[in-house]
Amino acid sequence: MFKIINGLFKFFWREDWPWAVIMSIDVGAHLRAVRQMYGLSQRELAKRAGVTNGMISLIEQNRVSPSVSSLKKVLDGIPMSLSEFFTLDLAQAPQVFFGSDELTNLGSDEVSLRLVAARRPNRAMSILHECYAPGADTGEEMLTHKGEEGGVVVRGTMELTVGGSSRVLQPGEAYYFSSSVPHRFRNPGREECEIISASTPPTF
Amino acid sequence: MFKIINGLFKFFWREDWPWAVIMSIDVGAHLRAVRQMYGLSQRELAKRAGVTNGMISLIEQNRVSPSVSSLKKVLDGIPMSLSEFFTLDLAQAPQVFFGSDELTNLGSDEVSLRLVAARRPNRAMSILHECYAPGADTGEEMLTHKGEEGGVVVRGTMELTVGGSSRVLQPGEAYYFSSSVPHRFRNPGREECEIISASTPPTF
DNA sequence: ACAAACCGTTGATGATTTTAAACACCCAAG
DNA sequence: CTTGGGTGTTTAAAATCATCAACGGTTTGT
Repeated sequence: MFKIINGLFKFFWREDWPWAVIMSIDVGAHLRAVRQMYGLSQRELAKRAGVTNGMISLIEQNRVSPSVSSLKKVLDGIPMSLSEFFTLDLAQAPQVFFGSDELTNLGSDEVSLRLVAARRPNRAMSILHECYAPGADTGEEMLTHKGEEGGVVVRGTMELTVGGSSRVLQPGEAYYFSSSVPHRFRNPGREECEIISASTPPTF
Repeated sequence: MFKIINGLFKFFWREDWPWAVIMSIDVGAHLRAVRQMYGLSQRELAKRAGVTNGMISLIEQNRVSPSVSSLKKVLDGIPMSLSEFFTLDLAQAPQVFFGSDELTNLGSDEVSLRLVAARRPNRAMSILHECYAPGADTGEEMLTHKGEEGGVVVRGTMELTVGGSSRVLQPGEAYYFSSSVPHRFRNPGREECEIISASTPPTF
């Protein structure tokens, strides 16, 4: 039995009363897990956070969706930032990846991209081993996406243009920028250019 | 003129009525910036998100602190995740780093660590250029910290132990794991070992 | 100049959250 | 057994949020 209120599913679990808000991120379960991880009771956290214990109970049951300021107050009592709270992946199982078996090749003729740990779900980063043929170029229409990226040139040279600035990087040199700024990679040399890069959130 | 209500500062800006909630994260300004970055009007975003334009106006003025579910609805209209929203650092979006001038050396005799874009505040990742002398070892007491890390071996060989598993990585091979699992790096070879790694959230 | 269409803001009203104060349960100490 | 302190939960009342429908301002096209 459910009802749509406020654009979200709300489930009745008993006919006489309460319902639960279901979001893609389960704030309630998340908060409960974090609180218990820190060994705090609802009352203790409430006291630290300056809210009532009842409210924490209601939030953890998903009976209400707290305001951002309330959630912030609660998290301050842990303490944990909003960013950490929403970024934290609860079920992230300990998972290891070794070797070359999961290095997936993605690139074209001119650019070869090997993605580290390609099959790992919900990675926090993309780590790439990139090889650019001489003259290879990501194109004039510049790349733009969310997140941040950086890397180190291992071999060869790379001309990197970000926003207004442009520079030719030598082996051992590195770069880092916000990916939302339009950018372009070009191999200006006669040699192949090899780069190891990382980007977050994952692009691939 | 201000008053403390609900544990937050609320400023009166006219004696007859409205006030603003001030939080350490300025949700209002943040939302406005993000919305404009995507070239959306309040009404257009409201329509996509299934909320009223007035509400977006109030949120952007910090006249109200939206519930998490409301904020999620609004961000879905952009679209952007809650995690991204709170992680995004507005002030330092367009910032580029090139070259070798900001490669800070951190390591010891046996291990040299060069951190990319060391002076950039609030990085989302640490990218490191690491060199391990023959026999170098991060020690038996294993490393444990939050986040995820991965990397690629560029030169030499590296024995990596994560949890129960252990493996010697050759040049071109890579690794990726959750940093909370105890881990250890050791260079078993006679040659120096060079690695480029990334970790998030930043360890350095 | 005027209307039409857009923008962001506002006030009154209805809906939801938050509080304060119980309630029910469990466990250890007296 | 009873008391006191610890859980998490629930309720009605107070506070806050979200909506609807206006409002004033700017831009666009006729």
